[in-house]
Amino acid sequence: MKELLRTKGYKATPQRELIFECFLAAGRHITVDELYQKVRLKDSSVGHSTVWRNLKLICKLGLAEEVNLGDGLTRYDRITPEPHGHLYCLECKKLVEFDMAKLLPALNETAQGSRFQPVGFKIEIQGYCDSCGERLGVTGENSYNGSGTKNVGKKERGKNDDLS
Amino acid sequence: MKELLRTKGYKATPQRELIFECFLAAGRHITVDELYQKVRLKDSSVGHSTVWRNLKLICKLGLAEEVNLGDGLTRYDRITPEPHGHLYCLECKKLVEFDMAKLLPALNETAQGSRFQPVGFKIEIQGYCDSCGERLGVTGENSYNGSGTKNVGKKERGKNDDLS
DNA sequence: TTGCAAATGAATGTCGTTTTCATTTGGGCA
DNA sequence: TGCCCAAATGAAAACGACATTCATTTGCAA
Ligand SMILES: [Mn+2]
Ligand SMILES: [Mn+2]
Ligand SMILES: [Zn+2]
Ligand SMILES: [Zn+2]
Repeated sequence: MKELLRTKGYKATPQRELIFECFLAAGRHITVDELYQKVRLKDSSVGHSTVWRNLKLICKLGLAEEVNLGDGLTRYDRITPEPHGHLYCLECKKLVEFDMAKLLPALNETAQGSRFQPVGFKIEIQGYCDSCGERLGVTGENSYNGSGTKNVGKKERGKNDDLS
Repeated sequence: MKELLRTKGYKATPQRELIFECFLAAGRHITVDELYQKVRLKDSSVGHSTVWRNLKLICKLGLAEEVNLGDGLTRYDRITPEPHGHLYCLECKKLVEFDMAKLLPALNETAQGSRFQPVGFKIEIQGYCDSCGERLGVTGENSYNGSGTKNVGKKERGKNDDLS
């Protein structure tokens, strides 16, 4: 790690090393605050902005990327050897990954059909996981949805005055 | 429109009718502020929060849905008869839609493979549009990308102190 | 060692979203 | 047609995540 940092021209500070270490050890889709908490278990003097900045650096170094599930929180996802998409359970908020290799040909074709030169693909499938679907009795045909999704699962900041 | 509103139990106020009208007349992917501006051309007394609340209502009524391109702005997209995905040009920020019907079988299969009951799909292809790709000399194989995308195009609020 | 650009951390700024609350008003009803 | 009141409105404020500022510290090349 020290290596990578120095060869890329960044200083290997103890805070930075700790943050990188905690990030790599943590699960996927971690938020700034979640990582901040983890880091502080090891060194409570590390600042929030340092964690934020280093998470940005981790992305810049190609080790992670930001993910937006539309819930108002930016999550940082470790880059995987193969591109993957996300399955998001609307009930329990569980996030499962899936390999999107099989979909790539069709996606590239789609892009070319619109004369677009694709660089990245983001696929999110919202629905219900096994247990939630069963518990809620979600049988089959729920589907359909305008542009293909709904921005459900937003963190519910509070109530709407009206339109409850 | 008055009909729909009343049958659903909502009052048909002039502001509400104007907002609905402007939204339906406007292009896709409009932001609260953009719609607010359009509305004020017709009635400058309408408040910002009223536009915001009615946009939420429009979604609740199933006429639109929120779209997050990861640029920190929520856009409201008219629901289309067939689900569609988005092609997003990283250079000029142009947003083009594509019919995702052809991809649905593979997507449903993917979901079932993880025992998920799909409800909605969100597909975003980031890359370069025809003209930008040409101008920038983006030939072909750029691709690959961890979970399938990058959160590029964020509105660049300023610079980063470091990690410029 | 020394010098200095890079990095850090606390505080502060930014800005889109959401709520509060006093006031107005749509529309069911007498 | 007037009344009444829950729903709706609008201005202002609250909220909260992201981002920056700046004084101070520190990695590390020379
Ligand atoms: Mn769209
Ligand atoms: Mn992931
Ligand atoms: Zn679930
Ligand atoms: Zn373009």
